[in-house]
Amino acid sequence: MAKKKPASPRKMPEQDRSRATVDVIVDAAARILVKDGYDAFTTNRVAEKAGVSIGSLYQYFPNKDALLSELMRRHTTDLEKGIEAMVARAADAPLAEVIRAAVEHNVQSHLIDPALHRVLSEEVPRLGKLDWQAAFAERMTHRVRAAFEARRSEIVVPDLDLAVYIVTRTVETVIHNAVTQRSHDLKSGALAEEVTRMIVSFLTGKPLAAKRSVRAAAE
Amino acid sequence: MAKKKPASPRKMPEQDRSRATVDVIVDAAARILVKDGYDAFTTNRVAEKAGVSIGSLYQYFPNKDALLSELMRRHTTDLEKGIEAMVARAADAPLAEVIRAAVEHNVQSHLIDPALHRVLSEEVPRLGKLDWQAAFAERMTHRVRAAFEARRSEIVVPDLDLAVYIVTRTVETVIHNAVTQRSHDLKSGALAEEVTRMIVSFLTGKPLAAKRSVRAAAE
Amino acid sequence: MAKKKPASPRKMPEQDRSRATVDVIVDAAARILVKDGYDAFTTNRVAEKAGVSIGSLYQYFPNKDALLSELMRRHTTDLEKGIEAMVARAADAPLAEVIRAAVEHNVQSHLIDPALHRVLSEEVPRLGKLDWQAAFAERMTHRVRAAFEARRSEIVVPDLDLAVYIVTRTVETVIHNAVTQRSHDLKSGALAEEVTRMIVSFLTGKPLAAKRSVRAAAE
Amino acid sequence: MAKKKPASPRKMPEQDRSRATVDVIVDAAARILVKDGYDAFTTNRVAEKAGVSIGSLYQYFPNKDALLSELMRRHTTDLEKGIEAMVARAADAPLAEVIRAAVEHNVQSHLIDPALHRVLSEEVPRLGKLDWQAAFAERMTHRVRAAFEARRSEIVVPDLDLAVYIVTRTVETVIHNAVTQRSHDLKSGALAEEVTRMIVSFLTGKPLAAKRSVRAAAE
DNA sequence: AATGAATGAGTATTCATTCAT
DNA sequence: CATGAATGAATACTCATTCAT
Repeated sequence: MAKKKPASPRKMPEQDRSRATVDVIVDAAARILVKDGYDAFTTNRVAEKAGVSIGSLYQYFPNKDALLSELMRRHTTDLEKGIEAMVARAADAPLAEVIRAAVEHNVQSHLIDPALHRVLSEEVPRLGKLDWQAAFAERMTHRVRAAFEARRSEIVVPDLDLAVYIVTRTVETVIHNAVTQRSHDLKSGALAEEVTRMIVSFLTGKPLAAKRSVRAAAE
Repeated sequence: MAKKKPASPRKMPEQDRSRATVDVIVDAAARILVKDGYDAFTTNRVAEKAGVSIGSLYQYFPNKDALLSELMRRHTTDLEKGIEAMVARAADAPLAEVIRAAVEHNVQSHLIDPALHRVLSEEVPRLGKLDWQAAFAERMTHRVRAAFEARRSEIVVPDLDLAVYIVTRTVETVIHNAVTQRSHDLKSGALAEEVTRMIVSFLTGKPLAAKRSVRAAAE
Repeated sequence: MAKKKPASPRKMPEQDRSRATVDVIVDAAARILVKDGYDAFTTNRVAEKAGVSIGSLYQYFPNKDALLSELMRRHTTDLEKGIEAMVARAADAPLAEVIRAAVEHNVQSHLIDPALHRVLSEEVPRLGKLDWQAAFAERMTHRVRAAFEARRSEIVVPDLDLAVYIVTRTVETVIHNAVTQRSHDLKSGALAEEVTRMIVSFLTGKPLAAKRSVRAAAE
Repeated sequence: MAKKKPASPRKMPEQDRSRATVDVIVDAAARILVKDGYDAFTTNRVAEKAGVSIGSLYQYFPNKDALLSELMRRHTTDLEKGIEAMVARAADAPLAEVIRAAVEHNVQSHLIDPALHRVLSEEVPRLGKLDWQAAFAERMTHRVRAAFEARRSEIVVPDLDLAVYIVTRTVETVIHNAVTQRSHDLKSGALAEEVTRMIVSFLTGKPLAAKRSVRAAAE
């Protein structure tokens, strides 16, 4: 049951050629995953598609999982890109605004490479769930917790950890699934709007005035 | 990307002996999945663990997926057990109460065989995601939609479909993940409480008076 | 390399019910072979198609080869039906006429159940070639040899055994293959005509006047 | 009933080592077929006998049939070796001589690797019959037809296609079977002699003077 | 470093045959 | 006699990984 191999790039590519090779391999891996699914994701196939020998692949990745890990690392790096800026910007904003910004940022993230995101989240077995999503989630959790603590007085939920857990889970999954099942609402902003409302009223105990909703417009 | 095989029991067991064999196989399958994960879930291993020959396994299940399907079918049947009664009972109850009942029922469901539930949801590839969860989710969606429509006037969310989507996703995932990550809050009822609050205030636009929370008690 | 099992019906069916069961099994076997080919010819499938249990099949046939053998025996019996009469009738006829009669009889035989004949000859492995065709061929060879010996003086081929061999091989294969590849010529009689001519002139050293040929008609 | 798999070598061996491996595999395949028959012809057994891993076998042959195909291709290539020269040499010769040359060439072909030839023709199912023999036969048919057309005036058979069919079938099968059943006559030339006589008199309608026969010598 | 030939344990699945009921 | 549940050796084929060149 225990996992066998660690999983990190075997060596820091020090030369440009090495870096180029690594890139070419990771790109091929992503292309195969997106185009043909996890079943077609074999090391030999990746090497072939990348135009390098299987030996070269193993020069840079000690095993299959390491390659997958690197691919995930890059993807999450993309996802998190801009989040620091967002956090900084919202430093002193009221809770509702922070939540809105966070939700919208999350939505943006999910529009980066939805196909890859889907495969990584749904088709790739165990490793994905455990190592990748866990690490990503952890970082998110920390940030969200800090933000909540800074606004503790506005929050009615007694157990802050629980609040953080519920909010992060909710935002992540609702948006994630919406990529494939509610892409229209995702793009229109309707989903972000409602989710934000839900989170804010959950945290503050006060309803957030509906913003773009038909009902609101009618009043 | 489409799968080829159908996946239903090969033959209806006609004798008691057959039925017992089928059970013993499905049980072994569940045990292996829970104990050793999907990677260890091989037909030969299942047969061995079940104490039957590999031939017997294939007598009743035309292929591996069929066995997995049956396992899932049994599990979801367990999950849905009692839901009809719950629905009937809550027929005329106010929205908040219906939500609370539904959430609590969902929590109960996830306490039935959490380990199996986790493997089935997270480790099992494709088939699981698509066929099983989809069908289960669909049934849930229908029920929830009906309940919402019956109380349309209380609900402030303009797009009812979107509301259904958000609510079902949220309840399902938050609780599902809590099984492994927040089992204490799941058992104590704290999670159900907060999630219910969140859903209700989201739907009605009015905060639900906090019930068992420390803060509420203090006021 | 050696063959494992003998292959003959396990017991003489003494009761009508037994005979009926045997028939039903053999028929199912033939149907499967013709319809789905040798690959689909499995004992379980035969039993199922025959509407009897696999156990019953093994009651009457000790193994798969025995069933195949019986099927072949019946088929060759059909093939040879009428040959005795033909031989008797041609007892005192001149060589050319005997040949013609034999060829035409062979053609008739091959029109009895051509599909079954084809599968039996082409798809069924080893056993068929060795046991069945060998025995059939042997009986044929004997008859033909007797006929040739009775007309030794008309035959110019020095080695009578060789002549018998060539003639039987030729007639059998040319006609057999014609079933699938020259069915028109087989039915029209053109093939029989030419083959007869070929054999007769080979044996007697004298050309047989062409009979129905266009060329002959034109002269 | 149609077969699914294509069947050609998976990759062109680029290094000498590869070529050697392919050869060693094909040789082992031939040896097993000849020595133990088609039933013993399993991919694992071939790999073992060849002294390579099963993986190596599949590196060069995508499936079992591909290996069989390559084996057949090599065998027929051997069979056809020298036929072009023969054809060229006999370009302007009289019909009788062409036939004699062709028959004798066919005899020679069948003495190349008779045991392999027998297994390939008789034991190997479907694929063998259809793909291999068919292609071989087709090439033969074309050549024979061309030769006949060039000498149309000498031939009395009205339907040339039928003549070609009868002649090719006869020569092929009579000789083929003689490998195992009449090897003496095959080597002595007696069979070739008689078959030639038969064909020539069939085509021309005139008896060919017996050549080496005892009877002829006595007159 | 790069190559790609080689490896072989492991996987799903089939099917002739047995035997308890 | 009949049933059909049970058997398990055997088979084709995959793919992550190694290592000689």
